[in-house]
Amino acid sequence: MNKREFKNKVYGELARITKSMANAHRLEIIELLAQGEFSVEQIAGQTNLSIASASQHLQVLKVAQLVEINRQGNFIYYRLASNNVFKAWKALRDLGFERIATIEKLVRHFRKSKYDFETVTNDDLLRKLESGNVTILDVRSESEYKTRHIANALSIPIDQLSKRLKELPMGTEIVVYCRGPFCVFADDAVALLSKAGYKVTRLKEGFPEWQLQELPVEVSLN
Amino acid sequence: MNKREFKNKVYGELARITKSMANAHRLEIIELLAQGEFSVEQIAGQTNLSIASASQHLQVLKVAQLVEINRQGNFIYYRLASNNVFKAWKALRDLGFERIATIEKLVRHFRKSKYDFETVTNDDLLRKLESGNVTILDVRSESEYKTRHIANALSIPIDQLSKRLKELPMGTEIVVYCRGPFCVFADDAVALLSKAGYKVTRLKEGFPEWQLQELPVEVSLN
DNA sequence: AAACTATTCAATAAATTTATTGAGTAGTTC
DNA sequence: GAACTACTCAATAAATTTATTGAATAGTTT
Repeated sequence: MNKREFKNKVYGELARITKSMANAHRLEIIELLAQGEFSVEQIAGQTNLSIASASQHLQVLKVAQLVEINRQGNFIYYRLASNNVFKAWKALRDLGFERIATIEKLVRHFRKSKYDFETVTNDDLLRKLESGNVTILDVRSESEYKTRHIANALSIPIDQLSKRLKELPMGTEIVVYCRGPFCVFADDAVALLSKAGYKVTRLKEGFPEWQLQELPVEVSLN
Repeated sequence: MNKREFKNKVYGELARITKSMANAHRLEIIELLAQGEFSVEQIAGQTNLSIASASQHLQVLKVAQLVEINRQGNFIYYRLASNNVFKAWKALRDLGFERIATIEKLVRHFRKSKYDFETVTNDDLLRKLESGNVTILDVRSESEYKTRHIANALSIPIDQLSKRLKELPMGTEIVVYCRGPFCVFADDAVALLSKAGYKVTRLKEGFPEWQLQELPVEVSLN
């Protein structure tokens, strides 16, 4: 094997793995799976894909070894095969945010159109925690919260929030988070809580990014 | 714009930028440009592409805003548009190394077949530097060295190494580096110097990775 | 301005990727 | 074991990506 053959093979393999990520639906699936395990049906539902189409995309990711499965009866649960998959997705996302003005505009415009507010970085939240008097609110689904969440966060899934406002302490500032920077659950929560009179902001990114930075997390097993 | 439209647009943009990287030749070009600026002709030469083909791949990267140009007379020099491009490439490369056993096998096999030796990480090298008595050798081209190199490194391009051995101090350990983990110049240098009786190892990765870690670098302007 | 150089563009055919449809399969429930 | 559930597979057509070829363009030299 000469140098050129060696390079062709190495870059070829790396292109293969990159291609397996290079699709809008698959990127969305990867971001979803960063929260934990999901069945094909759940993945299809969350991403507005047909079952067959979701399954095919999952096969692509499986062949590339970016996801692994866990069969439980009829259901097959998919999860990311490693932390490096999320890291690669995050690197691409950061690159996109920086290089493609459209993306930041879209995000800002979509948020502004619902409610005009600031976001809080992980470091901001840590500082607020030190000075006390802040409530962290996880508005993802109960099962995502149970799998893993930011230490000391309360759990109220977004679709129950309007009916469970009394669970939130009125005196403190509230910081809401959900799946990541594109997750609109947190935006909806900020709009709702803000109208209800709370002092509230959203975390800029989401749970997976918090965890990646090795900041304190908790597990609630049942 | 509803949530689904928003997500489709955002993930669509991110998929566009990912697709622009999802090709063996373009990944190789990105790794090359991590060293500095190169003309189309140079890029084509380094990557074994025809001029037209290299140009077309560069257009893809340019449209995606991953590279920028610098025209000098007839020549057009390409460079990475931002550090985040290299970071994304590195994240994909690390992912590939971890998930695709083939890649590590290829790299190890290719090295072993030439000469059997260990590699040194950036941290290893820093420790060696503290305890003194180590010579750092840059075997990239002179222009790459001049653009930027590891602080205190000597420069002997690989194609001149056999004739310029006397420039290397005999008593010390030598650590060779080049463009990155797949760059075979450093392997060739280790083989050559080892045969000549030097105590020599190669840096595991290369110059761009050293720089990304914000370790000491130098510039030699002419 | 004619000749030249470095690069880009346009056109093509071959290969790959994609969504959709409906059939097939592994496991569970009755 | 028949009916059911969750998922995968196979086949297809449409769309996209790729390498190659040769013409076109922008800038330089004579």
